[in-house]
Formats: sequence, C-alpha cells, structure tokens
Amino acid sequence: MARAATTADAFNAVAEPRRREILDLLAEGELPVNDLVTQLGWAQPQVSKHLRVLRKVGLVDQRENGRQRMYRLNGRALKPIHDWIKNYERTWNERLDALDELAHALKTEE
Amino acid sequence: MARAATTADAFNAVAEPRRREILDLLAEGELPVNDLVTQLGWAQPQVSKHLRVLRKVGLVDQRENGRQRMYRLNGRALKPIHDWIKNYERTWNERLDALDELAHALKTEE
DNA sequence: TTGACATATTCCCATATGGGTATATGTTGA
DNA sequence: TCAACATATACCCATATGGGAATATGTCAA
Repeated sequence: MARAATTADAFNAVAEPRRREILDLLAEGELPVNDLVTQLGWAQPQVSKHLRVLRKVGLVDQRENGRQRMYRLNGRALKPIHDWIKNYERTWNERLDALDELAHALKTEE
Repeated sequence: MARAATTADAFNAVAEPRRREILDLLAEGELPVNDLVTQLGWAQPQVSKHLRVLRKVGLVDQRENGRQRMYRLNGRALKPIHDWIKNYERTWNERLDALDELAHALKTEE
C-alpha cells in the first residue's frame, strides 16, 4: 500500500500547504476560481486541481454562477482535526505541563 | 515535484492515521517501542518507521534506557496545527455561523 | 563470549502525488 | 454560429510513500 490519498480525509487534504492557502483565502468569503488564481499567482490548472481535492473531502462547496464556479469554505469539515488536536492543548501549556510532570513523578514513585 | 514528504512538517506527519494512534498512546505517558508494538498490534518495523517520522518532525522525543528506547510525546510540535485551525473554530459554531451569514448578507447588500 | 532481546534499517513494490503543458468542456455575448 | 472567456481534465514525469520481509545494530545476562 502507498500513502493515503490526499482525498482520504481532511487531515490529508490539509497537509498540503497550498491547500491551506486556498482555505485561508476562502475564509474571507466566497470566490470564483479566477480570483483565486489571481490572488495566489499560480497556474490555473493547479488551482482547479487543489480545489477538486478540497471538494472531495468536503472542505469547500461549489456553486455555479454563469461560467464561473464560486467556491465557499466549509469549515465544518475541519472539526475532526480540531477535535483531535484539542486534547493536546494542555501539552504546550507550561502550567499544565508542570502538573503533568508532577503527576508523572507521583505515579512512578509507587 | 511530488507530494511533500511526510517528514516535512507536523501537518504531513499527522496526516497518517497510524501516527495519530501512536501519539494518542504516548499522550498517556512515555513508552518503549515494544509496548507500542504490543498495544497497537502492528509489526515492529512499521512502528519503528512511524516513530522515525514522528521524531524527525519533533513530535516525539527519544530516551535511551538500556536496550530500550523510551518514546515521549512532544505535543508542542502540534501547536502550529492548532494555531492554524483555531481561526476556523467559529466556522462550525452555529451561533457564529449565523452572525457570519448576517455579515455576509449586509456586505453583499451594498 | 555467546545467545536472547530490543530496535532500527534495508530492500522490494504498487500507488498516488503535484507540477507543467496542452486540451477539453461549458457559457456568454455579438 | 462563433470567438472569447472560465474552468476542468488528461497526460507525462520524478518522487516518496507504507507495508512486508529480511537483516543489521546494539545491549544485556549468564
């Protein structure tokens, strides 16, 4: 087996920095592909391809508007990532780190 | 160019579900490789290889203990992910969603 | 010193990636 | 109907993946 598909889930889709850039732009509002192309300064096919991945994992929604395709962020698809990482928040909180270490010390003492 | 290396950053390292499993186990405390192998039920080389990736992006720290290598979580390396995703929290918060839509409606009205 | 133990590394392979470039599809206005 | 426009898809390629299996490296205990 090879690496999981980028379209496997939000985790994989978002691992690509360029796709995060797209999401960051869309976070400010709906945009047609061409605006993304302009603002990002990439080749149009690249943008379309990344959008396709984002679409497949439900991170963006598409709406037709004449010859334009309007893309909109669907941040809800990011929730699984947030939910997972939330449990680690305390890890980089120095105060709680100290507590953890104390707990660890007490635990290994027995 | 191909896909970014899994060792490129925490985003890529954590995109692999199995590596998240490892981190979840280590979140409860330091463990030697063999305990991970047992608890996960995978082949030992696979565990070692995933640990190597996690080490390279700084998600785990290693300590030698006789013939054992003790692995410990370094959650701080997850902070960049948390920081990025935090800005999207409001997206799945229904109440704020409504506010966003209102703002959007007002904006497009002009 | 030797053998068992703990872990890491190497090799092989099928697979999908993301960029580049060219082209297809679909839409609009004249 | 046709040309310009907006977007998507197809093709080619170098690359690294993750699993499986075999093996190397390092450490301890007798």
